[in-house]
Amino acid sequence: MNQSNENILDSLSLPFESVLLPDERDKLYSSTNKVEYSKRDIIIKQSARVSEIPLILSGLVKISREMRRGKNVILRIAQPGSYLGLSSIFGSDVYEYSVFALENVTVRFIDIETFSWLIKKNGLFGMEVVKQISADNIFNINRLSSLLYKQLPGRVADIILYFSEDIFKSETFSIPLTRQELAELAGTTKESLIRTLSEFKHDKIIDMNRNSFKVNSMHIIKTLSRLG
Amino acid sequence: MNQSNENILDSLSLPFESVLLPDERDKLYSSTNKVEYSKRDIIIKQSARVSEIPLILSGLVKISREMRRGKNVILRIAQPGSYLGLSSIFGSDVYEYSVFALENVTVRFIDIETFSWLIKKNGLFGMEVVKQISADNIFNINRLSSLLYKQLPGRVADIILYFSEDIFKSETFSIPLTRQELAELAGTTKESLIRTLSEFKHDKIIDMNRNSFKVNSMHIIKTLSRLG
DNA sequence: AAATGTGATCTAGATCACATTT
DNA sequence: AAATGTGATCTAGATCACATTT
Repeated sequence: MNQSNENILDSLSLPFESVLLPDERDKLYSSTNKVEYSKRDIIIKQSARVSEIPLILSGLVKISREMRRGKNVILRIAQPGSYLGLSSIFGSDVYEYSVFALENVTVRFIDIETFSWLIKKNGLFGMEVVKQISADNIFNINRLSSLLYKQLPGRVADIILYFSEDIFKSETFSIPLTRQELAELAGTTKESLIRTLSEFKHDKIIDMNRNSFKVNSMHIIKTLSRLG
Repeated sequence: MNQSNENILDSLSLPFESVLLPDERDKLYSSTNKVEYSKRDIIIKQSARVSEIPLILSGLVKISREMRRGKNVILRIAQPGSYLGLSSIFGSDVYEYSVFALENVTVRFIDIETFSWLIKKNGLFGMEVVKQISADNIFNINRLSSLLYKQLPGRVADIILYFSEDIFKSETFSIPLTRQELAELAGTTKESLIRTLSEFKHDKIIDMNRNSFKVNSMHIIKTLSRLG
């Protein structure tokens, strides 16, 4: 299953390639190379000089900002099919966050020079990049400002919604993160995250067993998320 | 002074126009119109359908996200010379935040259709837009994640640094915001903001008189910012 | 042994209720 | 009267110190 899944995703076309001319498309493909990672491997390291654009072909990754030793904020969980680190590449000269494999992950790396050349040469491609970075920016503003003003139950409801609606598109799912990582996604400590999840379970809002979750009352989760 | 200042800035070229051909430049200019605002006026309203790109020609504005009735986060203070709301325009179909005039402000509005057409037609223009949105994104990630994990003295030191280094480029400055707004910039309440500023004053780190500030020890402010 | 979980305690900053200043 | 500021009190969630589970 894992393999066939990887094969399907490996044959993914590069995002935005539909707006490219055949020779542009060939040039873009020829500037890429593919790497396999195992669970917990680091794919890109915050503060390293930017050199390539990673595109996840299969597997989930976490995008994490190291605030200081041992203190991290997980910005988002990324799925196959979108370019990562675009805003670091064009708005900085170092990666502004780290990317880690949460499971076995295949990554295609794209050369920055070729990518930049394409933005300048093909305006439709440039427009797609503009849209992608804009959507990333709005996602970040939304998530981080919610973390900033919502109380813990609202933030934990948010991450349950995030996995259920955005990542797994199901009310039953298994989260490939430790409790510590879930806490970094909710902007809290592991103890507080654990207590809040336990309360949700006690109140029958969710079922939870290790990393398996089931949302029993999506309505209550959404209310908690909304009220913050 | 105010008037001559406005005249200088009014003659600002549009950002990125240097990469445009003469006819592109003319088309861009012809799609704009200019509006004057007074202190406290709203320039763009969160959740309104996006229609134009505002470019501040003179004066300072606050970019503010309304989280719920009466609960706001100020994302940043914007100065003359950069396009606002780009990521809302290309990543959403409504403005993701409001923009208010902090003093008398002149704004040139640019038609979105013309702007989009230029991104697609002229790749160099597209690349400039990509760079601007990327830099905005990194700024937001930096600021919001700092608000998320730093303690209050570090956050207040951050906003003092922000005004001193980014906005006014001086150790003496007058902040055109109420204490409530400063609190929204620091992610706290007005009472806590006032107390923290009073402590800084008591400890002789800053001088403060109404809205006039002077940084006495930039070193301590930077240390507080760094230690968070 | 590393991750998960629990109970006791602490504390930064929010909230509340006013007084003072502009 | 709206903005600024102060003091008293409260509380959400952090921290600490372990026990339990995988």
